[in-house]
Amino acid sequence: MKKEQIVDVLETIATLLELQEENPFKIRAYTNAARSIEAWGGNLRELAEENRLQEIPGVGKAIAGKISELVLTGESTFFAELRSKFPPGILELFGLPGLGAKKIKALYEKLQVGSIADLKKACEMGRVAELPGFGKTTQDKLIATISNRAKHVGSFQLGAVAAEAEELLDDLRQHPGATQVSSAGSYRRRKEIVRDLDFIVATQAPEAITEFFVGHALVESVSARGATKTSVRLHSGIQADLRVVSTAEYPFA
DNA sequence: TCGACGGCGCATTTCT
DNA sequence: AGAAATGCGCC
DNA sequence: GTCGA
Repeated sequence: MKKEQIVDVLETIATLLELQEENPFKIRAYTNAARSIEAWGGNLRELAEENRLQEIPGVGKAIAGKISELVLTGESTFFAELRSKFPPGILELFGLPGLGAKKIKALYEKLQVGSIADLKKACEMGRVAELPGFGKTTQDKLIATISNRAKHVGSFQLGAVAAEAEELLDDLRQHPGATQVSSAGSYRRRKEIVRDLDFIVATQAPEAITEFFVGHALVESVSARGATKTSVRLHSGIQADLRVVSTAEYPFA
């Protein structure tokens, strides 16, 4: 697993620990470690193999162990278990202004709110205003925020997805079965806001390319898989479409 | 092995 | 009205 | 959880 992803896992761990009201210093320890690793130029895998992860400031025995597990296996038992205690969508809630760990915990425990969609429903039913610490003002504001936010759902700033797009492009080009690889759509046109990524690959081995694509490290989930077009969701949340065409018809795609 | 790890002020909202 | 809680930004 | 005394 790559450095950025590991940093992301550590940050997520910190967030989830907040939700279960862990020792604030422990929470900060994870945040610190994440920041520290981010700033670390070196190669994590090397460091892990030599058992020298603790040379990174803020990384001690416990976190070093989790990092090696992540580097080696791509998973962390601890993280998986922690994550399983909460619905996946609960992290979305931290993006809403005015909501922090305490409030989110209350929403989750008393109203089983586990996502922004859940929260919207709860607000519309007037349940949120019933909770201690919440009121009508808050409830209305949340509805407004969520509605406003919906306008931008599914769109991303170019800079936010460029790295993923380029990495995917590079890796596709590197695949022996791909004769031509290019991007299309709004990303190719470098529009400031992109809704999804489009890739076109010319190949004599469509099946292999598709397989490679859906199995790529950046891919979060596969939403549709067909002979000529495949759609996936990347870790950043953006949708990416892959079109595979025969080498002969590539110029027209 | 054991204590420290940042703290304060402001804004908003709710509680009493 | 004043106190308290929560979230947030700043030094 | 990590660091330093």
